[in-house]
Amino acid sequence: MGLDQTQWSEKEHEVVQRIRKRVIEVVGRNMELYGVTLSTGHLYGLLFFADKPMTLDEMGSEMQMSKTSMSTGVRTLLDLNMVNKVWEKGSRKDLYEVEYDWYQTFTDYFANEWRRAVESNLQALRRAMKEIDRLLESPDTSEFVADVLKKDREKIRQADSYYRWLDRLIDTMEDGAIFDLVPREAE
Amino acid sequence: MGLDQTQWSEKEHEVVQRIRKRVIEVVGRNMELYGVTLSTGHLYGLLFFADKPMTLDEMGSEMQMSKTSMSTGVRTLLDLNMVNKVWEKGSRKDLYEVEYDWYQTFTDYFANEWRRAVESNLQALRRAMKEIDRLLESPDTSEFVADVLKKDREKIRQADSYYRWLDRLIDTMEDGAIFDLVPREAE
DNA sequence: AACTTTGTACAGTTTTTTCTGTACGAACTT
DNA sequence: AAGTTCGTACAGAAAAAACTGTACAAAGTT
Repeated sequence: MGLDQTQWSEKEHEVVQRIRKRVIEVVGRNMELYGVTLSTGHLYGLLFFADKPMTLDEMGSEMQMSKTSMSTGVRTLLDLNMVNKVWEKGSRKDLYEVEYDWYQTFTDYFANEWRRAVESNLQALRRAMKEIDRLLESPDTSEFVADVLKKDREKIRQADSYYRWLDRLIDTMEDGAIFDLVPREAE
Repeated sequence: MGLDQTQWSEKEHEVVQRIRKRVIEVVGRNMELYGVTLSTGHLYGLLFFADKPMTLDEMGSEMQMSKTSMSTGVRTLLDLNMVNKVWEKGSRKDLYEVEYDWYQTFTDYFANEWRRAVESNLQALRRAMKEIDRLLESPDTSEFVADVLKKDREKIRQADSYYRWLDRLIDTMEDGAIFDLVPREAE
């Protein structure tokens, strides 16, 4: 697994691999929560245990998959800030390693993915709210429709309130305040 | 959309639908973050604006999809606690309505989905850690392998620390303490 | 300048997921 | 008891996603 195998026997290698494989399996599977494929999750696991940054070719050979897949997998992980591109003198190839700070990984995920969703939802809700208000003020709007609109408006208002809260929660992730609220443990 | 259309004109209906549709579109799309299909997201949006609990048949007719799909979609949303089954006297059909408390929806999601992932990851990490310790104590383990194992162990220890933190964060969602830490707004 | 090596775009294939129609058991009605 | 109605299991069709091989541009080497 990216290790210089001349220094250890096949048997020793097997033992270490067995342990790693089980962890990779579980971690990879649960990474579907982050919206990544099982295979991308495995790729992450592979990089997690790699003792040095890996190239696309190395990953492909370890995963028994095409370099193209490694390329797209790595890009997905890069987009999620779960993997970093690493520069190494003398190598023409791109090298990648996992972001080992999982606290960072988690908060980045929220700061990016969830923020995007919250913003777009808020925007849609506000546009709708504005349009409803416009209709409610219009004399052409019948009493009956006005009642319907008011109900919709109230629902939207509640959703808006929730999203504002979520936005603030994401703020605490982004600026690290979450770690004051829910402290990391003493190491 | 589940409304008694005798009370309003086609034109009025159109206007309301146009507003709703745009919100449903966006909310549905962003629900992919919760790991649900776009169409299930739309179903949720439909129920969100419904002015009364809906039956599978009504959903199917609104969504122009089979009742079977509604059945599975609703079950997905039920599993996520995003939709509730509602009892209504005199109706033999099952009725469903969205959970309008989105704070609850969000925290439930974490309490369920993320907790499951955290627990299974923690278990896997701890098993691996135990096995590594066992090997490290064994006299058969070469110096070289021991070094590799120690590196793995340290990585696992860090991940374990992160998951314990995440577990505590999820606790705050589950018991509502998160709303003391990041308060809801005054309504 | 010709030749390698590297990463990725893209088209086509394979695999997976989603969706539908049929069938059937459960529960209610007559 | 026969007849409805309802929800869902299941098999197959349709759609979407993942994966691969080829091709090529960019950048380095000779």
